[in-house]
Amino acid sequence: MKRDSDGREQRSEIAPTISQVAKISGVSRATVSRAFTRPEMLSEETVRRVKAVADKLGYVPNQVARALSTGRHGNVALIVSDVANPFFPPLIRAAQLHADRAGLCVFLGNSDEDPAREELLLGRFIGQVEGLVLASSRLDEAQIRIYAARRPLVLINRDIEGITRVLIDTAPGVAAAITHLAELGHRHIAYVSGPTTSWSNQQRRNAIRKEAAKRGLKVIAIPARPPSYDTGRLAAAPIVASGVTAAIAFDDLVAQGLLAGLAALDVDVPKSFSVVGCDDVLGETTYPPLTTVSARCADAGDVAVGLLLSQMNGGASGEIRHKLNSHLVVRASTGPAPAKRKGR
Amino acid sequence: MKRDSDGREQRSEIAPTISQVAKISGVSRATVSRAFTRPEMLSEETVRRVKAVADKLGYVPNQVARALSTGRHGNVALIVSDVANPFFPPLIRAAQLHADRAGLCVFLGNSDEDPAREELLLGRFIGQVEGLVLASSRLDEAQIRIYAARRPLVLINRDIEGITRVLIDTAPGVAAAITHLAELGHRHIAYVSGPTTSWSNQQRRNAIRKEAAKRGLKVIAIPARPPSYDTGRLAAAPIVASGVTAAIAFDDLVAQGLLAGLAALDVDVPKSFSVVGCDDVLGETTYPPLTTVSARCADAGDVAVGLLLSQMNGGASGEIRHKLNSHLVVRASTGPAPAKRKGR
DNA sequence: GGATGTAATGCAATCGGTTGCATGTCAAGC
DNA sequence: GCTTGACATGCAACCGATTGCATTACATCC
Repeated sequence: MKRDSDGREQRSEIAPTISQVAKISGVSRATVSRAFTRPEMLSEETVRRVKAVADKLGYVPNQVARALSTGRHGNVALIVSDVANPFFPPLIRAAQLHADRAGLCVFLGNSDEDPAREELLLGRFIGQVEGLVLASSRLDEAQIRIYAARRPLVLINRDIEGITRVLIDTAPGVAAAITHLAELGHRHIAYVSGPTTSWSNQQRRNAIRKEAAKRGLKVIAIPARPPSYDTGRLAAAPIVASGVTAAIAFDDLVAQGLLAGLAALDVDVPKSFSVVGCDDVLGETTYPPLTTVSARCADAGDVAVGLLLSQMNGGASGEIRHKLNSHLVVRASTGPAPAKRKGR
Repeated sequence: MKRDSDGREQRSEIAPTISQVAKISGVSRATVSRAFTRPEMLSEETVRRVKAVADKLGYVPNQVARALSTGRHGNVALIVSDVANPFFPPLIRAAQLHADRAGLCVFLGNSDEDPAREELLLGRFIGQVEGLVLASSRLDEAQIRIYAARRPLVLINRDIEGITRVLIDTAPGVAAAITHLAELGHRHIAYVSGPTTSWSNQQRRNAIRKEAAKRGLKVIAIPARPPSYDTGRLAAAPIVASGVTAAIAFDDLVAQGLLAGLAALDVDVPKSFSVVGCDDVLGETTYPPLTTVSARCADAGDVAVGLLLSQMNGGASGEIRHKLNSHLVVRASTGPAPAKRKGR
C-alpha cells in the first residue's frame, strides 16, 4: 500500500501501527503484540505502559494483518434466501447477537432464492470467514459439501447427512393444524406450497399428506411461488374455485396474502373459510389474527451460531442434527367448516 | 499459522498458495500474481499456463493477504438500528444488491438502538472495510466525524454537515397527512413519537408542528419508545384518553400497534378515530389498510451504497446531501372526524 | 555492429501483525 | 559463588499476497 502515491489514504491520518507503538513505548513489536494478545506473559508495568501509548495514539490492532498471520479472521458469514421475508429478520438478529457476544463480525448474504447467486456469495465469503451459516440454502448438496469441507458450516432448514444442521421441525405443528381443522369439520383442504427446493416446504407437504391421510381428509396443492404476500393473494381465486374449505399456507406471508385475496373475493374468514399460516412471524398483526404453526425462528439463528462456534473451536465436529420443536397457535383465522360452500 | 500443530486446518486440504502455483508452473510468484491482477503485462502463453495450473489446484487468491498488501478489502459495512423493524429489510436488500454488483461483501451490524453497541461494531468493522453506511445512527456527531475521517462513510436519515448523507424527507408527506386530516375535520391530533435521538423523529415532529400550526390544529405528543408494535399498542389508551380524534405515528409498526390497541378498546377505525403511519413498509397488510407516508426506504439503501462507491473511488468527496421525496398514500385508516368523541 | 527501445519476467521489500526460540536478568538453592 | 530455573523481552521468520525496480532477451535503427 503506497499511501503517499495513490492518494487513497489521504483522508485519514494513517492508522497507527504496531511499530509506532513499539518505538514510542521503547519495546519491541513482539511485546506490543503480546500486550494485547497475551498480557499474562508480560510484566504488569510493561502492559500498562504499552497500553497507555496505544491509547494515546488511538492504536487498534489491524484485523486483516492479524488474520493473515493467525488464520483467524473473527468473521462469520450468514446467507439467507430473502432478507425481506419476515421469517429471516428475527433469525438474523439472533444470530448476529450471538456472534457479537463472541466478538465476531457477521457478513450477510442475500441469495434471493437463486443458487447461482448463493454460490457467488459463498465464493466471496469463504476466504475471509472462519465459519458459515446457510439458512434455507437452495444450493445442491454436492456444492454444500465442498464448502463444508473447507470451513465449519451449519445449515438451517436443510437436512444433509454429515453436516451440522438446525431444523425447525414443523411436522408436529402442522399435524396439530390438520387435527384442528379436522375437528372443526373440514374435509377438503388446500396446501399453498412454497419453493420445490425448500426443505421446509417438502417437510410441511409430507406432514400434511401423512396426517391428512390418517384422518381421511383430501388435500390438494396450489403453488405460491416464490412465496410472498402477492403470490398468496393470487392463490385465493384457484383455491376458492377448487371447493376446499380451508388452506394451510407454506408460510405466514403467503397466508397473509391469502387472507387479503379472500377478502377481495368477499369470502369471510373464518366463517366460510379457514386459513392456517406457518412460522408465526406476524404475531397478531394480521386481520383476522392468524392461526399458525409457531416455529421459533429466532432460536434457529441463535442455535446455529452456537453450533458454529463450537465447531470453530475444534469441538464436536461430529455431526449434529438439532431439531427445534413447533406447535400450533390458534388465533382467529380458523373456524368450523361451513355447512356448504357456495359454488362458483 | 502453524497448521500442522494446532489442528485447526485439519478439516481441509490446505488451500493452495501463490507459491505452489508458481513452483508448478515454473514462474515466479510475481508472475502468478500478475496473471490474475494484470494479465495484460504478461504474454498470453504464460497467462494461459498459469491459469491452467491454478485451476487444477483450485487456487483462489487469498483475499486477506491481498487486502493487507493493497489496502483494498472489497468489504463494506452497513449498520442499522434494528434489523427486525420492517423499515430496514428492504433497505438492506437494496444496499446489498448494489454492493454485490460492485463485487463487494457486506458486513451487517445491528445496533439495537444502542450507541455503545454501535460504536463497538464500528470499531470491529473499521479495520476491515473500505466504506461504511450508517442507517439511523444513534451515535453522537463527534464520534461519527471521527470514523468519517478514517473511511468513506455515508449516513442514512442523519443530517450532519460535511458528511455525505441520504435523507428520506418525510416533511412533504407528513404535511400532506396533516392537510388530509384537517380536511376530514380533525382539530386535535396526536403524534406518537419515536426515539428522541432519531433524526427522522425530529424531522417528523417538526413538520407536524409547523403544518398543524399553519392550519390551527392542536397537536399533542405521546411517546412510543422504542418504536414497536407493542409500544404502539400501549399508546392507544393514553391517546384515547387525551381526547384527540386522529394520530400520526412515528412509523408503520407503531401505527399497526396502535390499530390493534384501538381495536382492543373498541374504538372503530376509521369511523371514530383516524390513524396515519409513516414509511409505507406494510403495504395493504394491516387492518384496516393503513394511510401512510410513503418513504421509499429501499431507494435509500441503493442510493447510499451508490454514493459510498463513488466516494471510495476517489470521486466527489465533496459533501452530498441527497434527499428522497415522500408522499401520502391514502388507504382506509383515515376518515371524517367523528361529530363528538365519547369521553372516558 | 553497437546503441536504443520494448516486452516479459524475476527479485526483494513491504503490508501489520504473531510466535518459536534465544537471550538476558535476577533470585533461590546448595 | 556457581548452578538452575523462572520470568520478561527481543530477534527474526512467517502468513500470502502486491509492486517498484531491476534484469534479460530480442528486435530495431542508424
